[in-house]
Amino acid sequence: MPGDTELAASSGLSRSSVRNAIRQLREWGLVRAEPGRGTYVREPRQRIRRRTTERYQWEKDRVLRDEAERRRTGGTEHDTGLTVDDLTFHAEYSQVEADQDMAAAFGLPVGTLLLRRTYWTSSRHETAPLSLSYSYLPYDYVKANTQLLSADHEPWPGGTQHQLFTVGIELDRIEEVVRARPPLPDEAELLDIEPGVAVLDVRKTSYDTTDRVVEVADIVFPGDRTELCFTTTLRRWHR
Amino acid sequence: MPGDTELAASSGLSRSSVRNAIRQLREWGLVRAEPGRGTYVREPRQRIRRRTTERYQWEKDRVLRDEAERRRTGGTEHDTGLTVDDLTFHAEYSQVEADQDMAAAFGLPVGTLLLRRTYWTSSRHETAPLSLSYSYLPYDYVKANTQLLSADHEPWPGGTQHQLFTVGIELDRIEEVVRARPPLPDEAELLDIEPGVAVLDVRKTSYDTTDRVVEVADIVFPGDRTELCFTTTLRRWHR
DNA sequence: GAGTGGTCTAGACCACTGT
DNA sequence: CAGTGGTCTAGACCACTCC
Repeated sequence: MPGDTELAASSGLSRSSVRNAIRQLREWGLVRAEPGRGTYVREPRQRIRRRTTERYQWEKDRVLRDEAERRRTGGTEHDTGLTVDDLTFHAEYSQVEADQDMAAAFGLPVGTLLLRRTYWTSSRHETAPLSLSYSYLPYDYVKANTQLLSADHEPWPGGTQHQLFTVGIELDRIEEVVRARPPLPDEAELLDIEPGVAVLDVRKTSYDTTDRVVEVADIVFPGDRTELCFTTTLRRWHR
Repeated sequence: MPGDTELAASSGLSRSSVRNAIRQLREWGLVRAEPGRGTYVREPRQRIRRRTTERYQWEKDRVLRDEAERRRTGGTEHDTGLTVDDLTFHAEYSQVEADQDMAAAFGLPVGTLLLRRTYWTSSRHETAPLSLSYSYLPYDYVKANTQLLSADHEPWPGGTQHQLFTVGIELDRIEEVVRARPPLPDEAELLDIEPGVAVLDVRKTSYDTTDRVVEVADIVFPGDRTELCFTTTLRRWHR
């Protein structure tokens, strides 16, 4: 795209006005500005459609399969249709104490020890991650399996549901709360979105079969290239 | 809040810089600017949580109840906990021909006659609607019941699922695709959000028990005060 | 009429990129 | 080095609201 000084000259507007107009294009994710280089029209990016409802059931069914099969594909591949080789995966583990927000989410006291896991998954063709994920598990629930306590075994074949299975936990349901908000500065950088492009922020809460909250995750998606898909199946009236 | 000229003077910054800073506050929905009057800190608004999964099953169950009971509450009340008296309801009906997008969504030819219904629902305490909804039904599917063809009978006790019931349609499932995007200028005005605050845009597709798409709706929510809540219930491993 | 937010101009300096 | 986008200043006019 022509530089803003050039556009200002050719349009007869001031540079500020031109920059203001360009800002609108950026908010729609149509154009990317790279300091020192120029402003570029974005490839009309395919929105990644994340099929949440089916994904979780699929993950659960997969838990009982053997490891070779679990290893073949992960959740993100299931969503995107990409193969394992197309994806870069990054995981980081740490331990934190529950703040007020997390304590309330788990229904546990403030200060409870939590395992905090940070994930990001990227397509090898795009530099920016498809999502950032911050997952929390109460340390006590998972400490019985020491392999769950460090990132050494990531990506874990079968995902979180299988990890929980190894410590005797079966999920009953998953609640997801979807919000839209402007990105924090570091999120904007990690996800490679222009400031002004919103993110989709999903608070995912997993309940086990005893109705206990066993995982809380905050997942952040770039708003300009993500679609979240939910299916509600209704009970029949008569049979 | 102090006016921008006053802030500029007291902070030693230029007015442009101050206005730029204020713009950030607006993107977070923390502050509202009213031309000619001033800039005001927003009441920390309760986010409306829309419990989608439960709502649709609840609506379906309600279809078979008698009219008095159906009349008592609607879907929005179910979500928000507000009573019928707290809500203002607006409906508008028209007929349109399916454009390419709608034709694809229904799997019908371009030009098929559709009933287009525009809804907005507001809380009586806030001027701005909680959501804008554009619902489309193939005219042929509903023409058997002439009461469905005009807005005279809105709000219809029992909602869309009951309307469809009157022409022999039972829903099997509802798919919802959630996106975030900047508001169009008229949406920003209707929803009373600052430009820069994203909207949540839900494309809702309803399938009947013969796997036919019978309703497509686009629902727009203000991103700074809406939460969409979805529950995925998983099948048990053993019983 | 005074003050507000919205819009615009003209010009400046900076850090960064490419060659 | 020249050119880019990012940031900032100082000043202008407008439509609007409120008194």
